[in-house]
Amino acid sequence: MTKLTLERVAELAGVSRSTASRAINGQDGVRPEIRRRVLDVVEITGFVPHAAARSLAGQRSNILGLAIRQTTEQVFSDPFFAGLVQGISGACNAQDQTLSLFLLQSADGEDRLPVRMLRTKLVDGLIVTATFTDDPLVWQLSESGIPFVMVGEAGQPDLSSVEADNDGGAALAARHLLELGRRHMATVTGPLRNSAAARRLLGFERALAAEGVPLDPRLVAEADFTEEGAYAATVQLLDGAPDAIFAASDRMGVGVMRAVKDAGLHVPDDVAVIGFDDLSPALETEPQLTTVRQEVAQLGTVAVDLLLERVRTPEVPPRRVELPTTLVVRGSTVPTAQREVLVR
Amino acid sequence: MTKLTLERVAELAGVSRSTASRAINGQDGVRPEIRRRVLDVVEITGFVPHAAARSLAGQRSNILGLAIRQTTEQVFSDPFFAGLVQGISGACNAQDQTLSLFLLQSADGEDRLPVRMLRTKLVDGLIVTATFTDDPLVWQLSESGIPFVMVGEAGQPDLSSVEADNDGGAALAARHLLELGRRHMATVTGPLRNSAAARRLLGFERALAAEGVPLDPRLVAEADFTEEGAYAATVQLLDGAPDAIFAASDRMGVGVMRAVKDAGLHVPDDVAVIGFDDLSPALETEPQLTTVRQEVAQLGTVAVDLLLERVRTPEVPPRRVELPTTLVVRGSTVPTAQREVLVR
DNA sequence: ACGCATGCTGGGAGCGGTCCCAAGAGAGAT
DNA sequence: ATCTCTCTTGGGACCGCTCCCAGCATGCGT
Repeated sequence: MTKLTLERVAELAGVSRSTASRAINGQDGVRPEIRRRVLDVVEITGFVPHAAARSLAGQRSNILGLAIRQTTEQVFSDPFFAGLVQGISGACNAQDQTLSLFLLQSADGEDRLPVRMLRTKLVDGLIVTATFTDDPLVWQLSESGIPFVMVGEAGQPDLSSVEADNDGGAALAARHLLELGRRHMATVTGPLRNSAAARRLLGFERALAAEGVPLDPRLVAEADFTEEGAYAATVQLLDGAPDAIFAASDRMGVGVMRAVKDAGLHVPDDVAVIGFDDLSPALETEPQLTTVRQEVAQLGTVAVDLLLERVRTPEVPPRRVELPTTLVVRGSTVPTAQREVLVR
Repeated sequence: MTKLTLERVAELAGVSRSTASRAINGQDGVRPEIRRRVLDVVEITGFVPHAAARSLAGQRSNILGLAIRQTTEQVFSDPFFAGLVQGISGACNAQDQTLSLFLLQSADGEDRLPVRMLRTKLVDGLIVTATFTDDPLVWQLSESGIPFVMVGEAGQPDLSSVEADNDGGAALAARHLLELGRRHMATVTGPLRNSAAARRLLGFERALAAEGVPLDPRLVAEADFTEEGAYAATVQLLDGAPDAIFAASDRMGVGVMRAVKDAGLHVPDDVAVIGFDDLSPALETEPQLTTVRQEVAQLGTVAVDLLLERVRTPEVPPRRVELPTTLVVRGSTVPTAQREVLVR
C-alpha cells in the first residue's frame, strides 16, 4: 500500500497536490464541488497531514509550549495550575494548536533548555508562568526574540501578559473585612518575589490604609502558597490576635483555617478568613472559604490568544490583559444565617 | 545575516553538509580534527538543528508523548503523577527526547485526538497511563500500530508496560499488619476498574487468606484515590470496627487517618493505618504513614526506556516490567518507641 | 611499483508539505 | 466576435535535514 500523503490524496481525488492542499486547509479559490471531492477522500482514507512536513514548509509548527517555572511537585499539587492548564489546553484544542508542557525546575543548566527548544522551531511560542521577579529566563526569552506571553506576572511593559486584577481583588477582600467590622487585619502572603503575591499584599495594604485602618507590619507573614507554609505562618500571626486573615490563595486559606482552629479559635466569629482564587480547596473547608475569585481558566485562554497574536502578527505591539476579580462570600467570613439576612 | 542552517555551518567549517551532519550527530567516519572544527562552529554560532526538518528527513521526531487519562483536576492533585512526570521527564532529557503531555479527559470525541496526533507523526510514541480496564483508547492505539507503553496498568500481554508489584506490595502490607497482631483488617481500595487498584485489593486479600485471616467483604470499601473519597469510605468501614486499614494510596491514607481520628479513635493503637506509594502525603500525617513504597519516578524512566525500545526496534517483542515494592514502617502502624525496640 | 581494501568526504535524492506563479477557462465588456 | 479580467488549477521551487552512494586519497600487501 502506498504511503498516505497529500500527493496520494490528490491523486485519488483527481486533482493536483496544490488544490488538495488548499481544499484541506480551507483556503478559498477552490470550487466547492472539488473541495468536497477532496474532503471526501480525506475522510475515507483518514489522511492526516504530516506535522513535520507541514511545519518545515509552512514555517509554523502549530505547537505552543507552556513553561512552568516550578518544581514538578509544586506544579502537581497546586490547583491553580490545574485550572490554568485546563484553560490553556482547551484553547489550544479550539485553535488547532498542540500543547507541549515544559517543567523548568532548576535555575541553572536547564534554563537554556527552553531557549534551545525554541531555536529548534519545535514550538511557535511559549506561555510562561510562575516565574519570579527578575527571572533570567524572562530576559533570555525576550532577548532571543521568541514569541512568548507571561501569565499571572506583570513582567516588563513591552511583553504580552495576562493576569488577574490582583490589587483590585485584594482590595475587595480588605473592604469586605472592613464592612464586617474587622479592624485587626492580618495577611499570609505568597512568596513576595512572585509578583502576584506582592500585588495582593500591596492591594490589601492600600485598601486598608485608604480607609484609615493601616495594616500592622507584624501582622504580615510571608509563606509559599502551600497549605503547610500558611499553617506555620498563621501560627505566628495568631500571637498578634488578628480578627481577620487574608490568605493570598485558597490553598493557603485552608492552612490558615486549620491553624486558627487548632489554636482553639472559631471561624468566622473569632477570626474571619478569606482566600484568593476560588478553586476547589475553598469548598473543602468547614465553613467554606470566602474568597476573591479570579478566572483561572480564562487566564489560560487569554494567554493562548495573546500568544497566537504574537506568533501571527509580530508587528502588532504586545499587550497586557488584566482580568477582573470578584468577591465570593462564604461561611469563613459571614455565618450562613447572617448571610441570608444580607441577601435579603 | 544568512539563516543559520546546517548548510551554513558546513560552509563555515569548510566541509560539506553531510560531513557536518555526521559530526554533529556523533556518527563515526569523521576525522577527529574535522569533527572538532565543525563542533567549534556549532558552539560559536549556537546552531541548533531545525526540529521539523530533522524529523521529516530522519523519520523520527524525538518527541515522546505522555497521555494521561484523567481529569486535569485529578492529574494536578495526585502526587503520583507528579512523581511519574518527574521520572519521565528526567529520562527524556537524559535520552535527548522532548516530552509532550496530553491530558485526555473526555471519553468521547477527544478520544481520537491521540490517534490523530500520532498519525501526524508528531510524536514517535506514547506513554499511556491511568487508563481503565477495557479502555477503548488502548485498543485504538494497538490497532493503529503506534508504539506505546502503559504505565501502572497490566493491559494485554502483547503490550509493553511497567508497573509496580502491586500484589506483592499489598501482601507486604497484609503481613506487616498480621505481625502486629491485627486480625480485623479493612481496606479502602482505588476505583476497581483501575487495574492497580484491583491488584492491590487482590494481593491484600490473598496474603491474608494465606495466613488464615480472610478479609471480611464488608470491610472493603471502594474509593477513588482521593483523600475525600477515602474519608467517606472509612467512615463507613469504621462501623465494622476494624483494627487496621490498608489504603491503596498514601493520599487515601491521609483521608483514612483523618476519618479515624475524627471518630475519636487513635492511630495506631486503635486502628493501624497503612498506605501505598510512599509519596509526600505519607509524611504529612501525624503520626507519619506506614506505607508500601513503589518507585514512582523509576516507573517513569523505565517507561521511557521501554518506549524507545518499541520505537527503535519494533521487531523486538514488547515486554512487561514489574518493579519491586518495599515496606516503609512509620508511626501509623508502630509507635515510635516500639519501633526503636524493633530496630535494635 | 601496482592493485586493492579502507576510510573520509561530497553530492544528490528525497522526506511531505506550502507557497508562488504562470497557464487555462469562462464571464463580462465593448 | 475579440479582448480583458477574474477564478481555478497545476507545476515547480524550496523548507533544512538525513541517508545513500560514488569518488577520492590514503595505506597496505605482494
